[in-house]
Order: sequence, then structure tokens, then C-alpha cells
Amino acid sequence: MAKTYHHGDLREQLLNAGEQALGEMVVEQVTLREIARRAGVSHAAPKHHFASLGHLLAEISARGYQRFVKALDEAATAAADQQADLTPDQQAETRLVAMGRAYLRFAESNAAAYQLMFGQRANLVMTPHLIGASYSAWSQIVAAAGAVVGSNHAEAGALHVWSCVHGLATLKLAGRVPPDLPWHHIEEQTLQMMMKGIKS
Amino acid sequence: MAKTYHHGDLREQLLNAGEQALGEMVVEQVTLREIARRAGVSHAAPKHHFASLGHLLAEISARGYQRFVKALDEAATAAADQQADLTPDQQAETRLVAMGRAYLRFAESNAAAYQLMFGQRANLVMTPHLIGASYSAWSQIVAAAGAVVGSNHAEAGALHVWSCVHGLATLKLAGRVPPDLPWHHIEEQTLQMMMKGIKS
DNA sequence: TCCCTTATCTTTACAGTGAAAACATATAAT
DNA sequence: ATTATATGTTTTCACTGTAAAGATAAGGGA
Repeated sequence: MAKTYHHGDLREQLLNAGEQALGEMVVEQVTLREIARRAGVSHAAPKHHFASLGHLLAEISARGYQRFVKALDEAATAAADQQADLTPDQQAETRLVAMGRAYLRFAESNAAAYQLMFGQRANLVMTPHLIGASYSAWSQIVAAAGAVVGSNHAEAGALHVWSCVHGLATLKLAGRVPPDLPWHHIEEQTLQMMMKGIKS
Repeated sequence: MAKTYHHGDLREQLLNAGEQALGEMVVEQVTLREIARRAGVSHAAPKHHFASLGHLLAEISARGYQRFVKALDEAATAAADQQADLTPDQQAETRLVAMGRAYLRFAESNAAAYQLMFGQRANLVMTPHLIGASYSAWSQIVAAAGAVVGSNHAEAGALHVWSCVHGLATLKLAGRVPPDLPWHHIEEQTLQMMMKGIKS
């Protein structure tokens, strides 16, 4: 299909511009006008595609959750493939650790997007689409944790796992981790303690 | 001493107004002009006491850390006093759990202040005073964790403890915890898993 | 082809924000 | 008393998100 109106597909280009901006600047600097500038359009143009900045950010955040879920899923399957000789229980643990590792990598490689997704960015509107996307991430972790601790304690286990990696990621992003600590080692230790805490 | 200049002690009143605002509104709504309004003064008056909004917020945040340290300290000593018959190791664990509980209570009762202290609020400037205040909180937790895991692993243990409670607190504040979960029970379970993960 | 409706984008305007400069005034020092 | 310094106010500027009004282009009948 050819372009059916003026700009081509401004809605898509706004989302791309927003994601690009999130990769280059701090999350608070990603403003409506900045996104419009990057898309080469006036700052009022987005109004016809998104009710407000909050709705635009919500859609960008939802896409972030999709990439997030994909990254964790790929990490989990890759880990399981490499260790097909383990027992199911051991495989479940390996998968969970791999997901935790991928979680920390995602937060570090997509700092601004992560802060948009999990921080309390002003103006962000909790649209149904965003709620759904974040819920799919939640249920992904619940499933992986449930495979380790049993479905009875899946949610509590998932919440603890999530707290550990999310807490570590945000402390790191906020510069609260002493810089002299060996970061990679710290990550592995935390994942280890996380697993030890979860296992009955 | 009587009032030595125009307003009395505007610097102090600005800090009080800021803390009061943090108790009543969301952290992003606490603007320079809002604080000035509450202090009954023009929006340019703070310039003579704080170089910028970021410096004013930094001082408020530093005070938050002082209250934070005090709250955790009181909780720890209260817990230790109640259980003077335990072994030193058991006392150390009891103290650490009590501090974790106090941590979660502080974050919930001082949501906006907590987000100012640990979030990534725009404009905030990392003044030496703020760095010092936040460092005292860090070393407090390092000491308490070190009493449990030994001074060799104090920092790694402290970081894990901090990640657990900080992660849980921020997930709760961000509304990411499913509302049907029994919150108080979840808190206790998380503290339990945190301790299990930390103990060698 | 002509006209009209609708969708899209621009321009302009408004109420906020933090910061900076110019100005006013009260306190303190000499 | 005069001067200097500290403290506040007023004004201005660049930026933000939102809203309304104007412009332009596409599509749908006659």
C-alpha cells in the first residue's frame, strides 16, 4: 500500500524517533517536542496519533516490554539448549538464572527505556496496551519461577526474583553501587543468593 | 537570637516546605515554584540560599537519608533489646530483618521522599552533603549485613539485602505488585528469602 | 471535472517550569 | 550617617505539554 496521507506513517516514525531518543539521552530529556523534532514534524502533529505525550510514551514502553520479554525468552531457551543433559529441576534453575542475567543486561543496555518501563516517568499513562505488555513480562517470570519453586509459590518466588534483579539494576543505574566493586562478580553473586533464597 | 534578616530563616523554611510538599504530592510535582509558594516567598528568593532547585532537592534528600538512617537504627536496636537472650549471630540476623522491615515501612510511609532519595528525579544535584548522607546509609547496611555474613562478604551481602528491599519497595511504589497478593505476608516472605540467600 | 468532507499537519497561543538579570530594600559594618 | 552586603521581588527568557484555529492534501460522490 502506498502512503495514504501526508507524511507516510507518522505514528510509526514517532515511535521509532522516541525509541531512538531513549537510546541517546536521559529519560527525562525525551520530550514530546524532542520526538517531534526527530521525526521532522511540528510539535502538535503527534496529537492526531496519540492523545498525549503520556500515551506516546506508553506505546514506546509497551514496545520495550516486548523486546524485554523476547530477550529473556531467548536467553532462557539458549541456556536450556546448552544443558539438555540436566534434570528438569536443574534446567528450570538454569533457565531462571539465565533470565536474571539477561534482565540485568537489558537494564544496562537500555537504561533509558528501562527507566521508562519501570521508573515513575511523569506523564506516562497506563494504557491497556501497556498494562498487557507489562503483564506478559510478569507472567513470564512467574512461569520461570514457578518451574523452580512449584506453582503454589510461583508468585511469591517471582516477586522475590524480580525484586533482586530490579533492585540491583536500579541501584546500579542510580549510581548507588560503589564503583570499586567488581560488577560482573557482584552480578553473579547476587543471582546465586537469589537462587539460594528461592529454593525450598 | 532574633531574626537577623528579612524573613527569619528562609533557608530552613524552604527545606521544611519542601519536605511538607513531599508528604502531600507526587515527587515530580515538588517544583521550585511550589516550594517557594508554600514558604510564602517569590520563586526567585531561593536563589540566595540554594544555587538551583537541584541543590535544594539535594539538601532535602540528605535530610531524608538522616531520617532513614535513624529509623533503621531504632528498629535494629529495638529488635535486639527484645531478644537479648539470643546468640550474637541470631541477634545480628534479627537486627538485619528488623532493618529490612523498617526499610519497607519507610519507603511506604515516605513514598515521595523515598523516590527523591533513590529515584532519578530530574535536576537533582549530587552535592557532597548528599553523597555523605547516602554513604552513611550504605555503611549502616554494610555493617548490619557484615554482622551476619562476616566482614569479608559484607559489601556483597549488603548489596543483595539492599537490592531485595529496594526492589520490592520500588516495584510496590510503581504499582507493579499484583494487588491481590497479601502484601504483609509477601513482605515477610521476601525478608525470609533474603536472609536465606545471604546466609552461608 | 467539481465540490465537499475528512484526515493530517502547521501556526499560534497559553499556563506552567527553572534560571538569570535588574531592581528594591532591609540589615550589618564602618 | 553612610556605605556595603544580604535578602527578596519583578521581569524576562527558553523550554515544556496542551489546545484551538488555520492550512493543505486526500478521498468520495455528483
